[in-house]
Amino acid sequence: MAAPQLLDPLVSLAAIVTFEREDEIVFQGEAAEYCYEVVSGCVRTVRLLEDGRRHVGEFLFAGDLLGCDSAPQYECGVEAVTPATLRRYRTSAIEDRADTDLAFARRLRRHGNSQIRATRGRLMLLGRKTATERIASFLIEMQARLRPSAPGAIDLPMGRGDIADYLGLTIETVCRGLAELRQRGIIAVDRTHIAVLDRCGLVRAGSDQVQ
Amino acid sequence: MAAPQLLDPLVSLAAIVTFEREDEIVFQGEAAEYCYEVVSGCVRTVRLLEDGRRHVGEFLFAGDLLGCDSAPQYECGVEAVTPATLRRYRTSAIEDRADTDLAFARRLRRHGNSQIRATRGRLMLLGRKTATERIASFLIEMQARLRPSAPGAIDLPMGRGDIADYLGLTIETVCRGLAELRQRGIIAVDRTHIAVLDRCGLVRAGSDQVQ
DNA sequence: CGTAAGATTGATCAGAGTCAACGTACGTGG
DNA sequence: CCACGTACGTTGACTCTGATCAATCTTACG
Repeated sequence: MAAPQLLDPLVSLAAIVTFEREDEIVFQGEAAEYCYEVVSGCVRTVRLLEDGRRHVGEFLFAGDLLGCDSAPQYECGVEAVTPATLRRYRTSAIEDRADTDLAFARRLRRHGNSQIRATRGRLMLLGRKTATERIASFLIEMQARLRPSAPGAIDLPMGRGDIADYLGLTIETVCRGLAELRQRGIIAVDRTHIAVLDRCGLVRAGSDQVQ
Repeated sequence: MAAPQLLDPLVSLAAIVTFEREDEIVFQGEAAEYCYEVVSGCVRTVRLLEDGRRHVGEFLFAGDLLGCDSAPQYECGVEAVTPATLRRYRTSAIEDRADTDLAFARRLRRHGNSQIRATRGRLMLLGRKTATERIASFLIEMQARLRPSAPGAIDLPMGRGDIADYLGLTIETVCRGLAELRQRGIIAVDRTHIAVLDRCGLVRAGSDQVQ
Protein backbone atom coordinates (compact mmCIF):
# COMPACT_ATOMS: atom_id res chain seq x y z
CA MET A 1 0.00 0.00 0.00
CA ALA A 2 2.82 2.33 0.89
CA ALA A 3 3.99 4.33 -2.10
CA PRO A 4 7.19 6.03 -0.99
CA GLN A 5 7.43 9.55 -2.31
CA LEU A 6 4.63 9.04 -4.83
CA LEU A 7 2.91 12.29 -3.92
CA ASP A 8 6.07 14.14 -2.88
CA PRO A 9 6.07 16.31 -6.00
CA LEU A 10 2.68 17.65 -4.87
CA VAL A 11 3.41 17.99 -1.18
CA SER A 12 3.36 21.77 -1.30
CA LEU A 13 -0.29 21.59 -2.43
CA ALA A 14 -1.35 19.43 0.49
CA ALA A 15 -3.42 20.53 3.45
CA ILE A 16 -2.71 18.80 6.76
CA VAL A 17 -5.83 17.47 8.44
CA THR A 18 -6.08 15.69 11.79
CA PHE A 19 -8.73 13.43 13.24
CA GLU A 20 -9.59 11.85 16.55
CA ARG A 21 -10.30 8.18 17.10
CA GLU A 22 -13.55 7.12 15.36
CA ASP A 23 -13.87 10.40 13.44
CA GLU A 24 -15.44 10.24 10.01
CA ILE A 25 -12.87 11.36 7.41
CA VAL A 26 -14.90 10.71 4.27
CA PHE A 27 -18.56 9.77 3.86
CA GLN A 28 -19.65 6.96 1.58
CA GLY A 29 -21.39 8.40 -1.49
CA GLU A 30 -20.01 11.93 -1.07
CA ALA A 31 -18.49 13.65 -4.14
CA ALA A 32 -14.85 12.61 -4.33
CA GLU A 33 -13.06 15.94 -4.31
CA TYR A 34 -9.99 14.97 -2.30
CA CYS A 35 -7.60 12.14 -1.87
CA TYR A 36 -5.35 11.57 1.10
CA GLU A 37 -2.00 10.30 2.23
CA VAL A 38 -1.80 8.95 5.75
CA VAL A 39 1.00 10.70 7.68
CA SER A 40 0.47 8.99 11.02
CA GLY A 41 -2.10 6.80 12.72
CA CYS A 42 -4.41 4.18 11.25
CA VAL A 43 -7.59 4.62 9.22
CA ARG A 44 -10.08 2.16 7.74
CA THR A 45 -12.35 2.16 4.70
CA VAL A 46 -15.89 1.02 5.45
CA ARG A 47 -18.91 -0.06 3.44
CA LEU A 48 -22.37 -0.67 4.77
CA LEU A 49 -25.38 -2.66 3.59
CA GLU A 50 -28.84 -1.31 4.41
CA ASP A 51 -29.44 -3.77 7.21
CA GLY A 52 -26.26 -2.73 9.01
CA ARG A 53 -23.86 -5.38 7.81
CA ARG A 54 -20.46 -3.74 7.69
CA HIS A 55 -17.34 -4.47 5.69
CA VAL A 56 -13.89 -3.01 6.24
CA GLY A 57 -12.15 -2.76 2.86
CA GLU A 58 -8.67 -1.97 4.10
CA PHE A 59 -6.57 -0.57 6.89
CA LEU A 60 -4.21 2.25 5.98
CA PHE A 61 -1.05 3.32 7.77
CA ALA A 62 1.60 6.01 7.39
CA GLY A 63 2.56 6.35 3.73
CA ASP A 64 -0.61 4.71 2.38
CA LEU A 65 -2.87 6.49 -0.10
CA LEU A 66 -6.59 6.82 -0.13
CA GLY A 67 -9.18 7.82 -2.70
CA CYS A 68 -6.73 8.03 -5.59
CA ASP A 69 -8.93 5.89 -7.83
CA SER A 70 -10.78 8.90 -9.25
CA ALA A 71 -14.29 7.61 -8.80
CA PRO A 72 -16.86 10.42 -9.04
CA GLN A 73 -18.12 9.60 -5.54
CA TYR A 74 -16.37 7.89 -2.67
CA GLU A 75 -17.52 4.30 -2.85
CA CYS A 76 -16.70 3.71 0.80
CA GLY A 77 -16.48 5.77 3.95
CA VAL A 78 -13.18 6.39 5.70
CA GLU A 79 -12.82 6.51 9.48
CA ALA A 80 -9.99 7.07 11.91
CA VAL A 81 -9.07 3.93 13.85
CA THR A 82 -6.59 5.89 15.97
CA PRO A 83 -5.87 9.61 16.13
CA ALA A 84 -4.59 10.27 12.64
CA THR A 85 -2.89 12.94 10.57
CA LEU A 86 -3.36 13.02 6.80
CA ARG A 87 -2.24 15.12 3.88
CA ARG A 88 -5.17 16.14 1.76
CA TYR A 89 -4.80 16.71 -1.99
CA ARG A 90 -7.33 17.77 -4.54
CA THR A 91 -8.04 14.80 -6.79
CA SER A 92 -7.75 17.18 -9.72
CA ALA A 93 -4.20 18.11 -8.69
CA ILE A 94 -3.17 14.48 -8.93
CA GLU A 95 -4.95 13.97 -12.23
CA ASP A 96 -3.43 17.13 -13.68
CA ARG A 97 0.03 16.13 -12.64
CA ALA A 98 -0.39 12.64 -14.08
CA ASP A 99 -1.61 14.20 -17.32
CA THR A 100 1.58 16.20 -17.73
CA ASP A 101 4.31 14.19 -16.02
CA LEU A 102 5.06 10.76 -17.49
CA ALA A 103 7.27 9.61 -14.63
CA PHE A 104 4.60 10.59 -12.11
CA ALA A 105 1.96 8.83 -14.20
CA ARG A 106 4.08 5.69 -14.22
CA ARG A 107 4.47 5.69 -10.46
CA LEU A 108 0.74 6.26 -10.05
CA ARG A 109 0.07 3.36 -12.41
CA ARG A 110 2.42 1.06 -10.50
CA HIS A 111 0.72 2.02 -7.28
CA GLY A 112 -2.69 1.23 -8.74
CA ASN A 113 -1.43 -2.10 -10.03
CA SER A 114 -0.11 -3.15 -6.65
CA GLN A 115 -3.46 -2.16 -5.12
CA ILE A 116 -5.28 -4.42 -7.56
CA ARG A 117 -2.99 -7.31 -6.76
CA ALA A 118 -3.44 -6.88 -3.01
CA THR A 119 -7.22 -6.69 -3.37
CA ARG A 120 -7.33 -9.83 -5.51
CA GLY A 121 -5.41 -11.72 -2.88
CA ARG A 122 -8.12 -10.77 -0.44
CA LEU A 123 -10.80 -12.25 -2.69
CA MET A 124 -9.33 -15.72 -2.23
CA LEU A 125 -9.12 -15.15 1.51
CA LEU A 126 -12.78 -14.14 1.80
CA GLY A 127 -14.08 -16.69 -0.68
CA ARG A 128 -12.22 -19.82 0.29
CA LYS A 129 -10.33 -19.63 3.58
CA THR A 130 -11.52 -20.82 6.98
CA ALA A 131 -11.83 -18.50 9.96
CA THR A 132 -8.48 -19.51 11.47
CA GLU A 133 -6.71 -19.24 8.11
CA ARG A 134 -8.08 -15.74 7.64
CA ILE A 135 -6.85 -14.69 11.05
CA ALA A 136 -3.40 -16.16 10.45
CA SER A 137 -3.18 -14.39 7.07
CA PHE A 138 -4.28 -11.17 8.71
CA LEU A 139 -1.55 -11.39 11.32
CA ILE A 140 1.05 -12.05 8.61
CA GLU A 141 -0.17 -9.00 6.70
CA MET A 142 -0.07 -6.79 9.79
CA GLN A 143 3.37 -8.05 10.76
CA ALA A 144 4.62 -7.00 7.33
CA ARG A 145 2.96 -3.59 7.45
CA LEU A 146 3.40 -2.46 11.06
CA ARG A 147 6.71 -1.42 12.57
CA PRO A 148 7.36 -3.99 15.31
CA SER A 149 8.22 -2.67 18.78
CA ALA A 150 10.19 -5.90 19.31
CA PRO A 151 11.03 -8.81 16.96
CA GLY A 152 7.87 -10.82 16.32
CA ALA A 153 5.68 -8.25 18.05
CA ILE A 154 2.48 -6.99 16.42
CA ASP A 155 0.69 -4.08 18.08
CA LEU A 156 -2.74 -3.98 16.53
CA PRO A 157 -4.22 -0.48 16.43
CA MET A 158 -7.72 -1.77 15.64
CA GLY A 159 -10.24 -3.58 17.80
CA ARG A 160 -11.69 -7.05 17.30
CA GLY A 161 -14.79 -5.64 15.61
CA ASP A 162 -12.72 -4.01 12.88
CA ILE A 163 -10.73 -7.19 12.36
CA ALA A 164 -13.96 -9.18 12.12
CA ASP A 165 -15.42 -6.83 9.51
CA TYR A 166 -12.14 -6.93 7.57
CA LEU A 167 -12.13 -10.73 7.49
CA GLY A 168 -15.85 -11.35 6.99
CA LEU A 169 -16.23 -12.91 10.45
CA THR A 170 -17.79 -11.99 13.81
CA ILE A 171 -15.99 -10.62 16.86
CA GLU A 172 -16.47 -13.91 18.68
CA THR A 173 -15.00 -15.95 15.85
CA VAL A 174 -11.95 -13.67 15.73
CA CYS A 175 -11.43 -14.24 19.46
CA ARG A 176 -11.76 -17.98 19.05
CA GLY A 177 -9.37 -18.03 16.11
CA LEU A 178 -6.77 -16.11 18.07
CA ALA A 179 -7.34 -18.49 21.00
CA GLU A 180 -6.78 -21.47 18.71
CA LEU A 181 -3.50 -20.08 17.36
CA ARG A 182 -2.46 -19.39 20.96
CA GLN A 183 -3.34 -22.93 22.05
CA ARG A 184 -1.27 -24.27 19.15
CA GLY A 185 1.70 -22.32 20.50
CA ILE A 186 1.94 -20.14 17.39
CA ILE A 187 1.21 -16.77 19.00
CA ALA A 188 0.76 -15.13 22.38
CA VAL A 189 -2.19 -12.78 22.75
CA ASP A 190 -2.69 -9.84 25.09
CA ARG A 191 -5.48 -7.63 23.81
CA THR A 192 -3.89 -5.39 21.20
CA HIS A 193 -0.48 -6.96 21.56
CA ILE A 194 0.33 -10.15 19.64
CA ALA A 195 3.65 -11.98 19.80
CA VAL A 196 4.51 -14.35 16.96
CA LEU A 197 6.22 -17.35 18.55
CA ASP A 198 6.30 -19.60 15.50
CA ARG A 199 6.51 -17.69 12.25
CA CYS A 200 6.51 -20.82 10.07
CA GLY A 201 3.53 -22.22 11.90
CA LEU A 202 1.69 -18.96 11.33
CA VAL A 203 2.42 -18.99 7.60
CA ARG A 204 1.29 -22.62 7.40
CA ALA A 205 -1.87 -21.79 9.35
CA GLY A 206 -2.61 -19.06 6.82
CA SER A 207 -2.34 -21.37 3.77
CA ASP A 208 -0.64 -18.54 1.97
CA GLN A 209 1.43 -20.57 -0.46
CA VAL A 210 -0.50 -21.15 -3.63
CA GLN A 211 -0.35 -24.05 -6.14
CA MET B 1 -14.07 -4.52 -17.43
CA ALA B 2 -14.53 -3.60 -21.05
CA ALA B 3 -12.18 -0.84 -22.13
CA PRO B 4 -13.34 0.21 -25.59
CA GLN B 5 -10.46 1.00 -27.89
CA LEU B 6 -7.94 1.11 -25.05
CA LEU B 7 -5.44 -1.09 -26.87
CA ASP B 8 -6.46 -0.01 -30.37
CA PRO B 9 -3.31 2.06 -30.87
CA LEU B 10 -1.32 -1.15 -30.42
CA VAL B 11 -3.54 -3.48 -32.40
CA SER B 12 -0.97 -3.86 -35.18
CA LEU B 13 1.42 -5.38 -32.62
CA ALA B 14 -1.06 -8.01 -31.48
CA ALA B 15 -0.91 -11.70 -32.24
CA ILE B 16 -4.24 -13.51 -32.52
CA VAL B 17 -4.41 -16.66 -30.40
CA THR B 18 -7.30 -19.12 -30.16
CA PHE B 19 -8.19 -21.69 -27.53
CA GLU B 20 -10.61 -24.54 -27.06
CA ARG B 21 -12.94 -24.99 -24.11
CA GLU B 22 -10.98 -25.66 -20.89
CA ASP B 23 -7.62 -24.80 -22.47
CA GLU B 24 -5.00 -23.23 -20.26
CA ILE B 25 -4.17 -19.74 -21.56
CA VAL B 26 -1.79 -18.64 -18.82
CA PHE B 27 -0.25 -20.59 -15.95
CA GLN B 28 -0.26 -19.25 -12.41
CA GLY B 29 3.29 -18.26 -11.40
CA GLU B 30 4.63 -18.09 -14.96
CA ALA B 31 6.66 -15.01 -15.99
CA ALA B 32 4.19 -12.37 -17.15
CA GLU B 33 5.43 -11.63 -20.65
CA TYR B 34 2.08 -11.02 -22.34
CA CYS B 35 -1.24 -9.46 -21.70
CA TYR B 36 -4.43 -10.15 -23.59
CA GLU B 37 -7.63 -8.67 -24.90
CA VAL B 38 -10.58 -11.01 -25.29
CA VAL B 39 -11.96 -10.83 -28.83
CA SER B 40 -14.65 -13.51 -28.47
CA GLY B 41 -15.66 -16.21 -26.02
CA CYS B 42 -15.37 -16.29 -22.25
CA VAL B 43 -12.30 -16.86 -20.08
CA ARG B 44 -11.78 -17.09 -16.31
CA THR B 45 -8.91 -16.28 -13.98
CA VAL B 46 -8.22 -19.00 -11.42
CA ARG B 47 -6.23 -19.31 -8.21
CA LEU B 48 -5.57 -22.50 -6.30
CA LEU B 49 -4.65 -23.34 -2.73
CA GLU B 50 -2.42 -26.35 -2.13
CA ASP B 51 -5.27 -28.54 -0.98
CA GLY B 52 -7.22 -27.96 -4.17
CA ARG B 53 -9.55 -25.19 -3.06
CA ARG B 54 -10.18 -23.07 -6.12
CA HIS B 55 -11.17 -19.45 -6.59
CA VAL B 56 -12.32 -17.81 -9.80
CA GLY B 57 -11.19 -14.20 -9.74
CA GLU B 58 -13.17 -12.95 -12.69
CA PHE B 59 -14.92 -13.85 -15.91
CA LEU B 60 -13.81 -11.97 -19.01
CA PHE B 61 -15.76 -11.38 -22.20
CA ALA B 62 -15.17 -9.69 -25.55
CA GLY B 63 -13.41 -6.36 -25.00
CA ASP B 64 -12.07 -7.22 -21.54
CA LEU B 65 -8.36 -7.02 -20.71
CA LEU B 66 -6.22 -9.46 -18.90
CA GLY B 67 -2.78 -9.34 -17.28
CA CYS B 68 -2.30 -5.62 -17.76
CA ASP B 69 -1.30 -5.10 -14.12
CA SER B 70 2.40 -5.60 -14.85
CA ALA B 71 3.14 -8.07 -12.09
CA PRO B 72 6.45 -9.89 -12.69
CA GLN B 73 4.61 -13.25 -12.64
CA TYR B 74 0.99 -14.06 -13.36
CA GLU B 75 -0.66 -14.24 -9.97
CA CYS B 76 -3.48 -16.37 -11.31
CA GLY B 77 -4.00 -18.83 -14.11
CA VAL B 78 -6.28 -18.07 -17.05
CA GLU B 79 -8.47 -20.69 -18.70
CA ALA B 80 -10.95 -20.75 -21.56
CA VAL B 81 -14.54 -21.23 -20.42
CA THR B 82 -15.73 -21.44 -24.02
CA PRO B 83 -13.79 -21.54 -27.28
CA ALA B 84 -12.08 -18.15 -27.21
CA THR B 85 -10.08 -15.81 -29.41
CA LEU B 86 -7.70 -13.29 -27.86
CA ARG B 87 -5.29 -10.63 -29.00
CA ARG B 88 -1.92 -11.06 -27.36
CA TYR B 89 0.34 -8.08 -26.63
CA ARG B 90 3.76 -7.94 -25.10
CA THR B 91 3.45 -6.37 -21.66
CA SER B 92 6.47 -4.28 -22.52
CA ALA B 93 4.68 -2.83 -25.56
CA ILE B 94 1.91 -1.54 -23.32
CA GLU B 95 4.34 -0.18 -20.76
CA ASP B 96 6.41 1.53 -23.44
CA ARG B 97 3.39 3.13 -24.99
CA ALA B 98 2.14 4.35 -21.60
CA ASP B 99 5.58 5.80 -20.92
CA THR B 100 5.47 7.94 -24.04
CA ASP B 101 1.80 8.68 -24.67
CA LEU B 102 -0.01 10.68 -21.97
CA ALA B 103 -3.49 10.11 -23.37
CA PHE B 104 -2.87 6.37 -23.53
CA ALA B 105 -1.49 6.42 -20.00
CA ARG B 106 -4.62 8.20 -18.82
CA ARG B 107 -6.91 5.62 -20.40
CA LEU B 108 -4.84 2.82 -18.91
CA ARG B 109 -5.08 4.49 -15.51
CA ARG B 110 -8.86 4.86 -15.79
CA HIS B 111 -9.13 1.24 -16.75
CA GLY B 112 -7.06 0.19 -13.73
CA ASN B 113 -9.17 2.37 -11.45
CA SER B 114 -12.41 0.83 -12.61
CA GLN B 115 -10.88 -2.61 -12.07
CA ILE B 116 -10.06 -1.69 -8.49
CA ARG B 117 -13.59 -0.47 -7.88
CA ALA B 118 -15.13 -3.63 -9.33
CA THR B 119 -12.84 -5.83 -7.24
CA ARG B 120 -13.65 -3.92 -4.04
CA GLY B 121 -17.35 -4.43 -4.66
CA ARG B 122 -16.67 -8.14 -4.75
CA LEU B 123 -14.99 -8.02 -1.34
CA MET B 124 -18.27 -6.99 0.29
CA LEU B 125 -20.07 -9.73 -1.61
CA LEU B 126 -17.69 -12.44 -0.45
CA GLY B 127 -17.29 -11.13 3.07
CA ARG B 128 -20.84 -10.28 4.05
CA LYS B 129 -23.51 -11.53 1.66
CA THR B 130 -25.54 -14.71 2.00
CA ALA B 131 -25.53 -17.41 -0.66
CA THR B 132 -28.76 -16.25 -2.29
CA GLU B 133 -27.65 -12.62 -2.27
CA ARG B 134 -24.40 -13.57 -3.97
CA ILE B 135 -26.24 -15.46 -6.66
CA ALA B 136 -28.67 -12.59 -7.26
CA SER B 137 -25.75 -10.13 -7.49
CA PHE B 138 -24.00 -12.46 -9.89
CA LEU B 139 -27.02 -12.62 -12.18
CA ILE B 140 -27.30 -8.82 -12.14
CA GLU B 141 -23.63 -8.55 -13.07
CA MET B 142 -23.95 -11.06 -15.89
CA GLN B 143 -27.10 -9.42 -17.19
CA ALA B 144 -25.17 -6.16 -17.44
CA ARG B 145 -22.17 -7.74 -19.13
CA LEU B 146 -23.65 -10.29 -21.52
CA ARG B 147 -25.57 -9.43 -24.68
CA PRO B 148 -29.08 -10.75 -24.08
CA SER B 149 -30.62 -12.97 -26.78
CA ALA B 150 -34.04 -11.69 -25.64
CA PRO B 151 -35.06 -9.03 -23.07
CA GLY B 152 -34.34 -10.36 -19.59
CA ALA B 153 -32.50 -13.38 -20.92
CA ILE B 154 -29.11 -14.40 -19.53
CA ASP B 155 -27.20 -17.15 -21.31
CA LEU B 156 -24.48 -18.21 -18.93
CA PRO B 157 -21.39 -19.51 -20.72
CA MET B 158 -19.94 -21.03 -17.53
CA GLY B 159 -20.98 -24.09 -15.54
CA ARG B 160 -22.22 -24.24 -11.96
CA GLY B 161 -18.75 -25.13 -10.68
CA ASP B 162 -17.26 -21.94 -12.09
CA ILE B 163 -20.08 -19.87 -10.62
CA ALA B 164 -19.55 -21.54 -7.25
CA ASP B 165 -15.81 -20.80 -7.26
CA TYR B 166 -16.52 -17.21 -8.31
CA LEU B 167 -18.96 -16.68 -5.44
CA GLY B 168 -17.13 -18.64 -2.72
CA LEU B 169 -19.87 -21.30 -2.59
CA THR B 170 -20.32 -24.94 -3.62
CA ILE B 171 -22.06 -26.25 -6.71
CA GLU B 172 -24.96 -27.53 -4.62
CA THR B 173 -25.48 -24.19 -2.91
CA VAL B 174 -25.52 -22.41 -6.27
CA CYS B 175 -28.23 -24.81 -7.45
CA ARG B 176 -30.25 -24.27 -4.29
CA GLY B 177 -29.90 -20.49 -4.54
CA LEU B 178 -31.11 -20.53 -8.14
CA ALA B 179 -33.98 -22.80 -7.07
CA GLU B 180 -34.94 -20.35 -4.33
CA LEU B 181 -34.98 -17.39 -6.72
CA ARG B 182 -37.07 -19.50 -9.07
CA GLN B 183 -39.54 -20.46 -6.32
CA ARG B 184 -39.86 -16.79 -5.43
CA GLY B 185 -40.89 -16.11 -9.01
CA ILE B 186 -37.87 -13.89 -9.70
CA ILE B 187 -36.20 -15.96 -12.40
CA ALA B 188 -36.79 -19.00 -14.59
CA VAL B 189 -33.93 -21.48 -14.85
CA ASP B 190 -33.09 -23.93 -17.60
CA ARG B 191 -29.47 -25.05 -17.31
CA THR B 192 -27.39 -22.32 -18.90
CA HIS B 193 -30.38 -20.18 -19.74
CA ILE B 194 -31.81 -17.81 -17.11
CA ALA B 195 -34.81 -15.56 -17.65
CA VAL B 196 -35.23 -12.59 -15.32
CA LEU B 197 -38.96 -12.32 -14.59
CA ASP B 198 -38.77 -9.70 -11.84
CA ARG B 199 -35.83 -7.35 -12.24
CA CYS B 200 -36.66 -5.32 -9.10
CA GLY B 201 -37.01 -8.47 -7.05
CA LEU B 202 -33.62 -9.62 -8.27
CA VAL B 203 -31.97 -6.35 -7.32
CA ARG B 204 -33.62 -6.49 -3.91
CA ALA B 205 -32.51 -10.10 -3.47
CA GLY B 206 -28.94 -9.02 -4.20
CA SER B 207 -28.90 -6.29 -1.50
CA ASP B 208 -26.94 -4.17 -3.93
CA GLN B 209 -28.02 -0.77 -2.69
CA VAL B 210 -25.67 0.44 0.00
CA GLN B 211 -26.30 2.79 2.92
C1' DC C 1 -13.89 3.08 43.42
C1' DG C 2 -17.42 2.66 40.05
C1' DT C 3 -18.67 2.46 35.41
C1' DA C 4 -18.44 1.37 30.65
C1' DA C 5 -16.36 -0.53 26.62
C1' DG C 6 -14.13 -4.17 24.83
C1' DA C 7 -12.52 -9.03 25.00
C1' DT C 8 -13.24 -13.74 26.10
C1' DT C 9 -15.65 -17.98 26.81
C1' DG C 10 -19.72 -21.03 26.76
C1' DA C 11 -24.21 -22.86 24.86
C1' DT C 12 -27.12 -23.17 21.17
C1' DC C 13 -28.63 -22.40 16.36
C1' DA C 14 -28.62 -21.97 11.43
C1' DG C 15 -26.65 -21.55 6.91
C1' DA C 16 -23.81 -23.64 3.93
C1' DG C 17 -20.89 -27.83 3.13
C1' DT C 18 -20.59 -32.77 2.39
C1' DC C 19 -22.12 -37.09 0.85
C1' DA C 20 -25.21 -39.55 -1.88
C1' DA C 21 -28.81 -40.56 -5.15
C1' DC C 22 -31.16 -39.40 -9.09
C1' DG C 23 -32.42 -36.81 -13.35
C1' DT C 24 -31.42 -34.78 -17.84
C1' DA C 25 -29.04 -33.57 -21.99
C1' DC C 26 -25.74 -34.53 -25.13
C1' DG C 27 -22.49 -37.21 -27.85
C1' DT C 28 -20.87 -41.49 -29.66
C1' DG C 29 -21.21 -45.61 -31.87
C1' DG C 30 -23.68 -49.62 -33.11
C1' DC D 1 -32.43 -43.99 -35.29
C1' DC D 2 -31.87 -45.76 -30.97
C1' DA D 3 -28.92 -47.43 -26.90
C1' DC D 4 -25.68 -46.38 -24.05
C1' DG D 5 -22.40 -43.67 -21.46
C1' DT D 6 -20.78 -39.55 -19.55
C1' DA D 7 -20.86 -35.04 -17.75
C1' DC D 8 -23.47 -31.90 -15.55
C1' DG D 9 -27.30 -30.32 -12.83
C1' DT D 10 -30.70 -31.02 -9.16
C1' DT D 11 -32.53 -32.58 -4.90
C1' DG D 12 -32.41 -34.83 -0.32
C1' DA D 13 -30.28 -36.18 4.25
C1' DC D 14 -27.04 -35.16 7.42
C1' DT D 15 -22.89 -32.64 9.33
C1' DC D 16 -20.14 -28.96 10.73
C1' DT D 17 -18.28 -24.35 10.80
C1' DG D 18 -19.18 -20.11 12.19
C1' DA D 19 -23.19 -16.99 13.83
C1' DT D 20 -26.05 -15.78 17.56
C1' DC D 21 -27.24 -15.14 22.25
C1' DA D 22 -25.70 -14.74 26.83
C1' DA D 23 -22.65 -14.41 30.76
C1' DT D 24 -18.29 -13.20 32.67
C1' DC D 25 -13.83 -11.04 32.79
C1' DT D 26 -10.49 -7.23 32.03
C1' DT D 27 -8.95 -2.86 31.39
C1' DA D 28 -9.18 1.99 31.02
C1' DC D 29 -10.87 6.00 32.69
C1' DG D 30 -13.64 9.42 35.10
